[in-house]
Amino acid sequence: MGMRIGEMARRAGVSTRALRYYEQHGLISARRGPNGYREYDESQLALVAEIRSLLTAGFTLEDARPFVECLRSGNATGDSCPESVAVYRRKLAELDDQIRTLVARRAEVAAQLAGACPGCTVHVEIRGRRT
Amino acid sequence: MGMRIGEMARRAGVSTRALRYYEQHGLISARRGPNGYREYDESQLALVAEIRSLLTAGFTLEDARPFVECLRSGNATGDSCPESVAVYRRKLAELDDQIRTLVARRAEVAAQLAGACPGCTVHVEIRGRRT
DNA sequence: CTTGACCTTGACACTGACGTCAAGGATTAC
DNA sequence: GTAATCCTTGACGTCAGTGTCAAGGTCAAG
Repeated sequence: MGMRIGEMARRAGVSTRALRYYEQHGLISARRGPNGYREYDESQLALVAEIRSLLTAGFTLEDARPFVECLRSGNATGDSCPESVAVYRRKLAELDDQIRTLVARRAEVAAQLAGACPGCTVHVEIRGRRT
Repeated sequence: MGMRIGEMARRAGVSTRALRYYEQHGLISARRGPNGYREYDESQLALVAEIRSLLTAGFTLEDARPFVECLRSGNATGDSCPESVAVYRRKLAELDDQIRTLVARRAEVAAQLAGACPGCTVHVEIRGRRT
């Protein structure tokens, strides 16, 4: 019932380095065997899965913390807690900000390009709209 | 006709550190006085202005290089050279990529939020379209 | 007994554009 | 003369999440 870090890493699809890093930042934990080796159980696997899912979705490790704590406190999903939902909302606002910034920046660059290279008309497709 | 780094920095609106950094990376240059002090003339001021403009627009220092060289070779604007235009195009493609990524990510986060918090409908305004 | 696979902690490398401090020389103002 | 300000180079810190190496302990198979 206890796996060591190598197996955990394989099963979770992450590096052992990543697991130690998550632990160092208090997101996961592990018992220690008499030899000092980390021993993990299945529950930690779910936590790591949650972390990976969030990281690949653009969240930071800090963002992942409330989700992990939500899972640890017995909830079925990491986003069953208000703190997690708050992170969703904050992230959504951040994304909207970033998108607005990039869209504005794109317009500027396109304008510069048009000015520097008349005839270099640029077309782009964003959500079914031609620009 | 020659100003030192402090005055140059004030006039260009950048730090002396930034000027040394640009020089270190070969983007600007300066004569040296007998005491070892850098001495700048007006032409360098234009280069720094170009660099700042590009950096604040989201370009990297490397991106700025062709623009600076374009100016140095006597052109009225930094984007009068094909290399600069190529950078514009590449940047445009990068921005489109990033925007697409962020928009997709936003949709995922919004979906998660909707699932985790029914009734938390989120509205956003992107270019006159309500979502 | 030895090889080899696994584990441990610690610590440097990376990316970019600087900020900031250190230690020292030059210049200017009074 | 001396304090204040300016200049020089060099080098570490920042942010994030690892990759990677170092130096060593542990353990099962042969």
